[in-house]
Amino acid sequence: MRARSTSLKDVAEALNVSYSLVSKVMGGRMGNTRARPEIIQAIHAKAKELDYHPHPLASALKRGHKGAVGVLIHPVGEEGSEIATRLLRGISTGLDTHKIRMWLRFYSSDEEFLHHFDKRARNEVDGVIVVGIPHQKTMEQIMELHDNGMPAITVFDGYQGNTLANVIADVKQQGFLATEHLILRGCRRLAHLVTGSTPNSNLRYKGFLEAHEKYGLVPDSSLAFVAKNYKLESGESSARHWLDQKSSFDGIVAQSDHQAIGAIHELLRHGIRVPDQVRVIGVDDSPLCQSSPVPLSSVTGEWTAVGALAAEKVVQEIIDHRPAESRLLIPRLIARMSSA
Amino acid sequence: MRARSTSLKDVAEALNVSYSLVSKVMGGRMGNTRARPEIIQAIHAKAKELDYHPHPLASALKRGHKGAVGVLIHPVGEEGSEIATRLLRGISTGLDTHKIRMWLRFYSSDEEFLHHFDKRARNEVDGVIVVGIPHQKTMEQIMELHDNGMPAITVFDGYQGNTLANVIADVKQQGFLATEHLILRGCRRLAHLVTGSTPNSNLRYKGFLEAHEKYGLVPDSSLAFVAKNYKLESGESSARHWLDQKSSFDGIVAQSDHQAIGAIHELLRHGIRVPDQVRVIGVDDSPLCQSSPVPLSSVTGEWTAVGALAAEKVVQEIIDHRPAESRLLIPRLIARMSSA
DNA sequence: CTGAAAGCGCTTACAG
DNA sequence: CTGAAAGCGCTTACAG
Repeated sequence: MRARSTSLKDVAEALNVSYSLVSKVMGGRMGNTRARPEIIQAIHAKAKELDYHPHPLASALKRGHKGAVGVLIHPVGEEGSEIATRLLRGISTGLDTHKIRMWLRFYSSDEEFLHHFDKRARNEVDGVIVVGIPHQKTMEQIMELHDNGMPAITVFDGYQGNTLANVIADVKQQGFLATEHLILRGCRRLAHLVTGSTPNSNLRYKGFLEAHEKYGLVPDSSLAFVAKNYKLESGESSARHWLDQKSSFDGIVAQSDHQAIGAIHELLRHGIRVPDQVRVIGVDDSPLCQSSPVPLSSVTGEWTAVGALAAEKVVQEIIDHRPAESRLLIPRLIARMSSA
Repeated sequence: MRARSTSLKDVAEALNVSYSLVSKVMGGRMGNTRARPEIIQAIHAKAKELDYHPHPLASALKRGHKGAVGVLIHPVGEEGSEIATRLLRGISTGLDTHKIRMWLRFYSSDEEFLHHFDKRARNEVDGVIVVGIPHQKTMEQIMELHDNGMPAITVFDGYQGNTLANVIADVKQQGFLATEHLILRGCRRLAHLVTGSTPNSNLRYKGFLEAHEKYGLVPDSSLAFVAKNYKLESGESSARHWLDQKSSFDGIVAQSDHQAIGAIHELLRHGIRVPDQVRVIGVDDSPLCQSSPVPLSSVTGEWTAVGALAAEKVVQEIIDHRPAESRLLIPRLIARMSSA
């Protein structure tokens, strides 16, 4: 067995002071207490010498906390985008600052969410970060929890409400940046994908329109393709469609990297050169961009930063007891060969 | 604020028994205690009624545990393979069974490992799962920790030692399965990648040889290509090499999905049809397989199962105080278009 | 200015 | 067969 690690008592005894004093000094919570500077110095020195670190459970217990934040992740985005990993990277860093542990669970449906986040689970966390898609029941659950005082931050793609604090990249800005980039590269006839009636897709499309407006261009509505989803196949279909129509176009603004890569595959199959004849850009800057036949330009989802900020905000709700506010992060453009 | 959740005392008072009895009954740890069945019934019933769940911190504190397992992840495999997500999925499920939380950190070098897993960190966990590559210093650290009684399980690709319990898919078997599959599809001249002198690569190559042996075939050593790494570019180079040499080959056994896809890109550029003229297979069954120009066959790394088992094993070490044993998991073949 | 004491919610050796 | 009591390592209102 490993030796018991050093406790408050150990350093108190070594210094012949009460361990309550040590606790106050170490915690920086002196209250009306005003110890002599030399004592404070000595305590800090001894603590360092004995390698004292407060027991994470004991303080949480005393404070009435559970010492953990629930992180419920829906596989947002397509597989291969590494969104979950990036988010978790941010979240784990953010939580660590406050010495809070993670209670991690993956869910893929309303039912699974309810199943995973049952009463027992709720009893084990001080707050929750929910990553995913705002499905009906899941939303209701979270709202109810939040109303009952459970700190909750959402990371919802395209969440429009404002009851819950939501952290996400600015989707409209993604559309704007991607479009502007191709325009600046010289594209004048941009084909673009719209994905069903998802709020995100609509926002990105809005950014697409705004970019055109800024440069005094008018998009050709016949170059819009309504895709079923964000998958590769949708990109292939779109390219096939435009080629079948014999449409003339010099760029493609996709709604995901998968769509963009699907489109590239199809273009290449028809002997059309990327980026020489058609420039292509995706969304998310997923690792896929680099394994595309032509390395793909993209705009970021800023997932690591989103994760870190979400963590910061739950902790804030937990400590301050007041609701956090939503926040949109600014995406960045990553230019690669496909738009060169 | 949310209401305090129900405690042992609440159910004890409601039943007019001591809360120590309730603790014993709920924990199933009766020791020499043998309460009347009706009391036991009543306690269970009341606990259910009041929705009692033991406070996770309190019991861990009492037991001298930290209630958390450290999970240190190195981005094994290439980005886009979603290995981290898959592992975490398994680990989180495994740990939850025992109500243990996660202390998660990502590291990408020996230095970062040491930095993240410093004394403070060690003080916060009951054990550790280390995922990555067995670098010198990292290994030494883990060994030393383990020697000092810290439960530790590694998930090391190609770890050969036996001091630490390692959980991983059977790499040789991956090579065997992939090769056998192509042979059964009719391939007789298999080109293959060997990746530097990494132990994994050597093991997979061994599987490659064994599959040939089983079917009475002799591999053509001129069809071996030594790749720098597991990336896409290596696959492209390999295909270019074979084509330049005017080698005749009807299949490619890669050491990663990225390599396989790189090879496919290159073949297609030269107008060679996959799978009609050349069949291709990768390793890891990453999401990339589905975004390949031709959907890629692969063998699994069983990462979710690996994660679950690793979790199971740390917990076992924590509870039983005896070292766990290494374990190899059997990979599965996933056949797609590229080998049809 | 400093410390003794109560208590967070449990577990378990011990007494009855 | 059951319960009172001590204690895990902290924090903090309270007394001196």
